[in-house]
Amino acid sequence: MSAPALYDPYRVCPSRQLLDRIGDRWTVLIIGTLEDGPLRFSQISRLIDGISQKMLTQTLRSLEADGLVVRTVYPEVPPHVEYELSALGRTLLEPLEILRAWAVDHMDEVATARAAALG
Amino acid sequence: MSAPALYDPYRVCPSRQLLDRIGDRWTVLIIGTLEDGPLRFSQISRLIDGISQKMLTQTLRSLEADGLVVRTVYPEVPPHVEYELSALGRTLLEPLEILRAWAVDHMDEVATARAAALG
DNA sequence: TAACTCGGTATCCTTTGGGAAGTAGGCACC
DNA sequence: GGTGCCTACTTCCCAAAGGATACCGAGTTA
Repeated sequence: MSAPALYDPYRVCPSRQLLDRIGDRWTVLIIGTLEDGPLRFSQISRLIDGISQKMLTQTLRSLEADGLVVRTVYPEVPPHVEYELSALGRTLLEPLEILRAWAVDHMDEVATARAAALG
Repeated sequence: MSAPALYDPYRVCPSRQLLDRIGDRWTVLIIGTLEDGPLRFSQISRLIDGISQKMLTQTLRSLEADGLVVRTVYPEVPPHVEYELSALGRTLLEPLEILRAWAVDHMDEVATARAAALG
């Protein structure tokens, strides 16, 4: 910890709040789906296994409030809403891609360790 | 990975489970504190603002089960337990450091957006 | 003998999250 | 003209996760 006293992620401060946000169960996955361009609500919902409509709405709303995602409503019937990453949101893609790559690379080791721990 | 059909983080599969684990509120912070070497339970507890004993115990236990952290008990009184990153756990440091750097670099922008959203 | 040490459990209670169902509102079909 | 369909939510209710607090064991110190 080359520890900045002002911006210490381990303490209550803006950067810690930001880590808490990213540490959200769905945030990483939602941002990942938006990597290749804007998607509609129902498309994101279909892409991510197990997310409820409620949590998708809720997470998208706070991503919008944080300026990471842009929400565009097309006044049509039936409703048409698109979500896409803002410039700021796109800066998150690389760190998350690295994390995703780590997960894919090492999941076998973790699965083995987990199985051994149960035995 | 050229086989997204098999190892798709957005679907139920080992890599998704792993992202869920990393996406845990405390995992990232705990691993970060262990960056510079082994720490005792109470040291980690003091370093991370707001973590309860229960969650620290619980998270450390599953990190141990996943082979990311090694738990060493010294049979002394009062109890002495040390936690340190395994080789596998240390491979997570770089991805997490990148994430932490992103959080520190961009928190001002997010704070601004959040304030604007409230106004 | 009482208090202090550390790394936890046990208990209770609040907060959060998920599933299912309801809402809006204009359009197509019968 | 009434019924049903479309999407993007919203609401309700219950289960699960999480936080606060109390308590523990056992040797060592006051």
